Amino acid sequence: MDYQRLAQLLFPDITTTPEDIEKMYPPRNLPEGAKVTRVAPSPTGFMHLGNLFSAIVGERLAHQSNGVFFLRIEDTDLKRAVEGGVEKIIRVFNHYALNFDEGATIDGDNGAYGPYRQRQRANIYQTFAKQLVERGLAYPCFCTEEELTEMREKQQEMKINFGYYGEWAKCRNLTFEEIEANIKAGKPYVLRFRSEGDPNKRFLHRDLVKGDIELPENDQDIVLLKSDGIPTYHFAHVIDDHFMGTTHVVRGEEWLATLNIHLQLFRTMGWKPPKYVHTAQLMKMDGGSKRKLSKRKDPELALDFYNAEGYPVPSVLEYLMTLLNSNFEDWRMANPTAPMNDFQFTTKKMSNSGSLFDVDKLKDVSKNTISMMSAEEVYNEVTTWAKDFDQQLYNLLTADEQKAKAIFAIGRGGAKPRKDLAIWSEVKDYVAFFYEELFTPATEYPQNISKEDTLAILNQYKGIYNPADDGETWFNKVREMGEALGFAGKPKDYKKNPDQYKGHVGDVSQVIRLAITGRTNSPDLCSVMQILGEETCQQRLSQAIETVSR
RNA sequence: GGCCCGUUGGUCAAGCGGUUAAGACACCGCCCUUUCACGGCGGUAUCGCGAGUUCGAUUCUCGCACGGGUCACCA
Repeated sequence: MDYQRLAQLLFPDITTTPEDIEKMYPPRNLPEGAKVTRVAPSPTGFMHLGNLFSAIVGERLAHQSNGVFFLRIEDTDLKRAVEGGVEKIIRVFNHYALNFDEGATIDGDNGAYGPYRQRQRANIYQTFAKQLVERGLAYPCFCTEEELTEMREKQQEMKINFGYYGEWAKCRNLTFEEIEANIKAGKPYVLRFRSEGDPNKRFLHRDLVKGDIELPENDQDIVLLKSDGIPTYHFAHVIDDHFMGTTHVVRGEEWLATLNIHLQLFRTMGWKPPKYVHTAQLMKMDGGSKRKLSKRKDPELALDFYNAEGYPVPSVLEYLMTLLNSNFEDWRMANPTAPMNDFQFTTKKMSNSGSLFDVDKLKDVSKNTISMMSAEEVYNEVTTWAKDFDQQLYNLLTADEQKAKAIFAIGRGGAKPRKDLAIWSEVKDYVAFFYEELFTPATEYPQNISKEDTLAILNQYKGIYNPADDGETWFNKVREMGEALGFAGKPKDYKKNPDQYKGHVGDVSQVIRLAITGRTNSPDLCSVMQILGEETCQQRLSQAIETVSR
């Protein structure tokens, strides 16, 4: 077989040479130890936790080493592409504060190693495909889909390995004349790699997460170029990451199975492969067992979900980091206010088995994260969220900014900040009683206090209430009033001699709380009343008296 | 079915030949407390199974079981 002639037949239009391409992509000029990583999603428009999960790894690796973090769009499969998909990807990564130094942008490219959309690199792939044909390492395959399924079925029956390899590779030994005739007849074909691997031979590979693993050599004649001349993932990955200078490939462990193909391709091309970081899958509990999070069944896989629920960006990032690096939590406890990026991320501390995604834990992390924010920050975050997801809340909060900030300031700061909020969608309920539009007056008052006493508390309190009182003065007044009505001034006294009292000061304040907030629990009542203002408080007290009287 | 990876409490996990087997979440109890939230203290609960190596295995080796992944002109 004259491979030169075959290459010319297959790629008559390819005039560039591998050398031309090499010249276009000089090695990067980076400091020693700088890592180049990338995120390479297909533009399906669906962004999920897994994307974020490994993107964080890539981002940290690159930016911790003064390297480069770039975005490449893997749009080799037209079927997966969705209108606006690229834009969405970029928007989401932006939202999660993962900033690319280089790569695809919404309307183009940024960087010297592009183009960063694989479809635009067709010529590059074909140049090397042609070279492989010339070397006798690639050949056209005219097998139809039907033929391939038939083959697979037969293999299944025979209980041997599936795939296109060895003697099953029918098109492997087509003569030049046969190929030429097929092409002239207009038969579609793919370009396959002629594998010389022997699966009985193993080789050792060192993965940065998985450690040393033994892999069998690949003997599959995998598809390099699809019938439309666009490469498969395998071929594109090898070429792109070589020319783009990727030093560390971060991807899900589902790629481990095809790693032997990629390594084989790198060797064949004579290129140094990157280091690989195969991250463990995120799992979820389903029935009694763990399983990979699924796009179809699990709404919590989509990043949109967290957005809509109002999980703050740093909360999600912090949580994922706790899964990513087991020592992150300890570090966080020792450095509660430090920026997350001060943490030294390392692949050495990455778990090599899939972790269950735990919403409870996420919420706990989020509570802590939010509790460290200032009232100002909370206000800004909440309103930004509400603008998109809760117009009513947005209007309420922004109508009186000072009031909203005062609400968020209750119990904030200090050594033991309140931790009421885990997600922004909880805010509405949390602040409801501060706003007439959302306030629900109580209809039930405590059973353990007589109607007369309840009314007495309410009426008397109405008289002594002074909006200017500070917390201590306020509480002393309530206590004195309660004592006069037969309630213990201290809960302990009541507990010691329950028969001597009608109840204790807590019961008294509970009645007031119910009147003011409509609920049995609330943040510091005095602060609440200060925010509500005299008029509203008096009005609610009157309203309560009416309710109880009925 | 072949191949690859994995297996410490309900969950995330530390551990790397000798430990009372950390810590966090969740759960339970107590304390603090005008409610709630916070905080403090304590508790329940873990090394998948079987061999082997060893004076000694959660740690090393080998089987088994179980879980996961993958075997496309998808990435």
